[in-house]
Amino acid sequence: MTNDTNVTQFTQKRDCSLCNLSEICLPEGLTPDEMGTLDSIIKRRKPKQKGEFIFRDGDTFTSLYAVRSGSVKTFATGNDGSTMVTGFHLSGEILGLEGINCKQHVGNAKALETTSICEIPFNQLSALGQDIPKLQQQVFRVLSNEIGQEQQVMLLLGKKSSEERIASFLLRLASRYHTRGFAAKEFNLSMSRSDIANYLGLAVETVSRIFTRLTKQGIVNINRKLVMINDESALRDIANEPQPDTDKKRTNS
Amino acid sequence: MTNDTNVTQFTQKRDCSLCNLSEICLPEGLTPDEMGTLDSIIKRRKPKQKGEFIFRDGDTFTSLYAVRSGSVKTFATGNDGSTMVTGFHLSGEILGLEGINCKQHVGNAKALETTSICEIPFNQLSALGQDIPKLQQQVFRVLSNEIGQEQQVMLLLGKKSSEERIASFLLRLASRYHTRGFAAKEFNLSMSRSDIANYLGLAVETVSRIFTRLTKQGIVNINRKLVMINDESALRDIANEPQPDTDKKRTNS
DNA sequence: AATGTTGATTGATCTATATCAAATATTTAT
DNA sequence: ATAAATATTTGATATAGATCAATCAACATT
Repeated sequence: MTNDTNVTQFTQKRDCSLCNLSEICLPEGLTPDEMGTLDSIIKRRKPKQKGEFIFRDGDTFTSLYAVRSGSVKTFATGNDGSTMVTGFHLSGEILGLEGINCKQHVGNAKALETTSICEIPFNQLSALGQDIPKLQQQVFRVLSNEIGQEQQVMLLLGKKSSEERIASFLLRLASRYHTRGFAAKEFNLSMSRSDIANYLGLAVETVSRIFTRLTKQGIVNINRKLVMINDESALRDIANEPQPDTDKKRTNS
Repeated sequence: MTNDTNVTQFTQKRDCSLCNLSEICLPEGLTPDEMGTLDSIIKRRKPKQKGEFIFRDGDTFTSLYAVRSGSVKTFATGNDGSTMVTGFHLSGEILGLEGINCKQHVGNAKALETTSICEIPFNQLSALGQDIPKLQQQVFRVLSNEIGQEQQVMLLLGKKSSEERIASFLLRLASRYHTRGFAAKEFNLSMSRSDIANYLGLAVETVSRIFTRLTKQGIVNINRKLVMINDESALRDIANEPQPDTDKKRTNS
């Protein structure tokens, strides 16, 4: 269970009153008034330290969580004790959607670094959705988006080679580091190699090997936690993903 | 695009006025009145023949689809022309949730056999959700459930051996054939071996081999399309899934 | 600074599963 | 019914990536 009940006890980052929610949930525009109402139900929490849990498997589901800064991993614990990373969540992303269905969280969420989190009580959000159709639509959209994201990962796990997986992973991460505008050319891996390996269904050694290989080829530059993407186009080729220019060409060779 | 605009042109199965929706969406109970309103927005369609599309990648998203009888596969078409099965949908299940987010379907859905489908215009459903909180909650729940399901598949694809995948697949299928009550001991595989292989991230040959192996071991009996599960417990062992009695034992060896 | 601990890299094998190839079986078309 | 096309099974071989093992680098503790 989350053990901090002290809300708004710190003052930093107050500026962003919507906890980055505006970036995820509200692009289609609510009135300032509606924004205010939404804002009023969102709780700021004391930042989580590296390794701290946001929620645990089996916790009663009450809220969604929005990552303001930092990053989070979600993972399931198999019946045989094994742990399996199901996702990484960066600044501006939403957490805990799996819990809506069964009223308790299925899976754990843990901070990968010092991480600022907002809590959005789901009952209140849902009630608010009754009054503000736009908001309800946005919540639907966030859920649907998650489904789409996961299908992408299924594809990745089901049919892609280890190299393709790593390339996809890096590209996706880069694009998520700059949601708006362009993908980051340089960013930090907040998660360990073994987290990455686990998430991608690979062995740590394989991840490491491919990181060094791609670095030697000059396509990226991965040093410890720092990733720099030198040749995005080449990386996309490896990932078998279309070039952003080649956009919607479908019926080609 | 779906090309049949003739609604309610046939009379069979009229009895089930909610298109099985009651099983998925409404266990928590709406008033008969609310049920009626919901019913009024649902459109019955002419049954789809084997191979017919329910929707295609890129189609504008207008509706969710509920499978009344028969079965459907959903699949994505990669930029390289490859096709990847993302799911199977049996009677009583809902289709098209991925479309909510981007207003167009991402992926295709095709009938695996003669299949009866209901169409639920999403705008109307969403509007109805504004008035009926219970309904809105249920839609949230369906979406969240889909997320949970997909995480299960991610686990399967990421960490399980071919034998574990097949065993899991069969168990899940069996349990879905009898949503209420017990899992079916016997059922029909409406999808081809290669669909199964594709879905599970395996080669057709591997699927075939494991089917025959499991049959020789007497655990199941798979003949052509007919599956009979003789030893569910053994199958669960192979799948590394907890026995239904061993229910929620977590802190054991 | 020295020492221990944990995480990352690199190399050497081994194996599960893909791939290739061919034989049956089943469905569809003529 | 017969033939052609397609799907499934079975066997032989190849290989991507896991596993095992050792070293190396980073960080924490005394």
